[in-house]
Amino acid sequence: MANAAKPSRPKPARGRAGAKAAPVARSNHRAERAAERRQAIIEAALDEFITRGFTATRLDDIARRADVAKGTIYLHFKDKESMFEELISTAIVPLLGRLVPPPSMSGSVRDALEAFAKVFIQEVATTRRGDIVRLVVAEGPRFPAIADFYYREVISRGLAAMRALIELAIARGEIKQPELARFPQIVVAPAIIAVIWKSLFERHSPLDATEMLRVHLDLIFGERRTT
Amino acid sequence: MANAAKPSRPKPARGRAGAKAAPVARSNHRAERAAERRQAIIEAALDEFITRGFTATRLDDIARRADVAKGTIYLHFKDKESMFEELISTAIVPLLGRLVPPPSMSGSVRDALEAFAKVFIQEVATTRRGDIVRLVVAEGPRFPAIADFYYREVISRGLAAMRALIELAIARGEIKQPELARFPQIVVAPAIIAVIWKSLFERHSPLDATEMLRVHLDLIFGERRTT
Amino acid sequence: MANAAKPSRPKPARGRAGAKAAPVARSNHRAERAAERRQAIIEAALDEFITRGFTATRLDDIARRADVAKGTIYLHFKDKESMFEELISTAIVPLLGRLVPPPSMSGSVRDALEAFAKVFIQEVATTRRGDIVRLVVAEGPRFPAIADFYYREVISRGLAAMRALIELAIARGEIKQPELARFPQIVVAPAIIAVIWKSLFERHSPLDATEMLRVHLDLIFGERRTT
Amino acid sequence: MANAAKPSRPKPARGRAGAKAAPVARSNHRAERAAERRQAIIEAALDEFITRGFTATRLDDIARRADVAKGTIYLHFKDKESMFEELISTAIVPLLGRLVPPPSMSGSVRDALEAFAKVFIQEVATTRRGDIVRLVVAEGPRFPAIADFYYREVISRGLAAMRALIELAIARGEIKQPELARFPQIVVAPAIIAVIWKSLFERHSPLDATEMLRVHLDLIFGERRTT
DNA sequence: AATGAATGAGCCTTCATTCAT
DNA sequence: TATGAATGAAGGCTCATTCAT
Repeated sequence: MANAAKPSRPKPARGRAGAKAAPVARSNHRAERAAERRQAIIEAALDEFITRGFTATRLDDIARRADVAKGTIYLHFKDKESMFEELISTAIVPLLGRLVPPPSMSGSVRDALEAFAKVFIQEVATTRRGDIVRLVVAEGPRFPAIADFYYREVISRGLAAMRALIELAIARGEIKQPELARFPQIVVAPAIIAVIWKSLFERHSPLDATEMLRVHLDLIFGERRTT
Repeated sequence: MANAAKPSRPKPARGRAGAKAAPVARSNHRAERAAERRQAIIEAALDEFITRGFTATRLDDIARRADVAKGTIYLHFKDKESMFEELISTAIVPLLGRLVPPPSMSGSVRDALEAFAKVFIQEVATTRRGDIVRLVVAEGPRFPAIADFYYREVISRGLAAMRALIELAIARGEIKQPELARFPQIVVAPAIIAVIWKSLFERHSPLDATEMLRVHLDLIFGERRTT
Repeated sequence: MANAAKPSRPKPARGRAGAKAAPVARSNHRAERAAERRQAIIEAALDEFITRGFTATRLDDIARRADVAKGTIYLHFKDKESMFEELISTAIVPLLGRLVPPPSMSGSVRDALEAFAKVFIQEVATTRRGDIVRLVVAEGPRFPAIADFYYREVISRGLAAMRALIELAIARGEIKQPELARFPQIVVAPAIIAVIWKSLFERHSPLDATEMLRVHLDLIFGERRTT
Repeated sequence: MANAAKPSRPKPARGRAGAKAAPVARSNHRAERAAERRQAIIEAALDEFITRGFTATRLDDIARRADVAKGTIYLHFKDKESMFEELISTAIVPLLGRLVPPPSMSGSVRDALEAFAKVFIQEVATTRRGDIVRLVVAEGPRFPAIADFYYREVISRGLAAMRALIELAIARGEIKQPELARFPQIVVAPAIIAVIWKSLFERHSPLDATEMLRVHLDLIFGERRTT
């Protein structure tokens, strides 16, 4: 019995065939290795999504870039869509705490915003996170979950904190224009523009984001500072 | 996050049900009819590209929306890619003249910028053209030709005109901060932000773009105006 | 503009590449050709489904067997599942009229059943239709729509007609056992068994279905007929 | 037809939630534990194969249902195919002895067949074994080894025994129709039909198999018995 | 010029099988 | 012995592009 006539289809020798190049680190435990793989997938996927956008990104490329098999991706993510959403969400979150300064700080509001600008340029505008901002703008309308998440976790919080800062500055007399508190977007706008500029036009005309943000703060605070 | 709304394709469900409706106007010449078809394709394609982005847009949908056969598209455009590039370019050009105010105008610069803001909100921020801005941000990195075109035809011209305005305002004493001329982006930033906001967050929190731009101009010109 | 930098991915020259072997019949109209193709797909799909069952059948194989491209199948059927259901349903229907004899016939009931048996053996047991019966048995539980359809269109109708015949035969005195009318399945059972036998065991031990059905009718009608 | 119930996979949702429950009996020897596992795999695999058929069954589901790891299956079976064949064979064998009554029995043949029918309904038609019959019908053509095995071990033996019974009945005058001995299939047919009916149509129209088999025996033995 | 049926390469996802632990 | 993470070859389905009509 055992060795029955094959149901006609030639079996193409499934399973691991060619054993990747010898594993680099030999000492890790299973869990560590898995975490490393997951991280590699996340990095690779972010890069691909940033480069091509959601639809044009191929899981094949992600797998190749992460140096894992295509199936491995599905051990970590349900499908392409949830991977995208999860990635886009989690990529910004760890940064939130650092970007929003505690509203009850000792120094001047201007100093706080200078610090914010510095962190933003260092951690967002000049890194892959900036491209993620662009990606959110690009894919947001087709991924309501992403737009929702961003509004809830990033935008509304960020603007609320910014508004609190502005109101503090108004109360202290640092800012003369009380209506600014109604549109904290105005304070953030150049920072966002800087991020988009870097993605699209930097090679046509480099932008000194630090200077631009300083000039913008000068405008808001009505003074002139030199770098 | 997990359970995101699928970016599923709604069936366009367009008018024409069965047989092609008898040609409306029989008097047109061949060339006119062709031009009409081409225009229909352009409109349809723009809508689809805006809704789905380049890769996710299907020529089938464009054809259905334009009420032409799929093959007809190829009588007017080489392929999907060149259609996209051509579209994105031509869609903005007719607007350029109106947006850039003549630098040698009689009234105050502030008035000129108020006028600019008004036109921008009416013609860009609240229309499909605003979505095209977002589309450029979304697809620019993958379509260097588009980024190039935009930088050359829109951005550099627009910023140059804006810089000229700023310098004029500085010379006239309307603007106190001479460094602003180095970064005309600052003046435009809230307008761009308004466009992006409308696409992504309008339903979470409506933005009064007119007011925001007025407050921004108040900031720049150091005065307070009421609507 | 037109000739933009490719978005990096090499385009693999889509569309019809190798033009099938010269079309056999050149004179057909489009609709005819389409109908032919559809028929070819149906034939091929039936063969494949019969040979492998639903899950193990590959659309690739169906396409190859039908000599069409894989995509062509989707011009005629929504997906594999609906193709399967549609096929299985429609394959038997055209035969129903011939299998169910009009209950008000002139000759004896035995003659009617002999005729039924003859048609059944010629048109079902020894043709692909017999395999479809087996396929229904095989896949029915996983395709409720198919079991439903078969019960409604084939089984209930067939058994009702059979019951009518039995009752007629009882009334006429041809059949002595009145309880038989409660279980028309008994009359049909050997015919079904014949079909299954041919699929599974014919090569182990050929079955003379005609003889078997005659003996069965002898049993039911209590007489002995010779072939 | 169109809108068929998807043969979607219900999540098995089995007991064991997290960590492996502490071994119930600690006294077993290694070999016993292994035999238990093997038995669990067999039970689970049978259930899955019956529910989905060979190709659509996933080893993952078998493993989960058997509460073993996927790899463990391969310690007991060479691959999916041999597991299937081995299962199907061994599942019926233990039943064979009970189904075939000793040909030299004291009572009437009719009594023997009544007893057979009773056992068949109790042990086959209304249990998982009945589904195995359907499984053999379904997968037999693609697994010649299974068809072979069944013909050799079940069909030919069963029919031979049945033929012996019939001949005995003829010799004793219990059965009047000598030709019945040529087609013992006729005697078994309604039993098989009952099994198939239960799988496919029971919910459309319940079948009283016991009654049907009694009526059938009445037909064969030319008498009328009441339940 | 216009059509739309046909094509087939490509992509997401699944799952039998392997093997390091 | 048992595990289950990892693999990668399919397979169902899509859609840009072609071309006979």
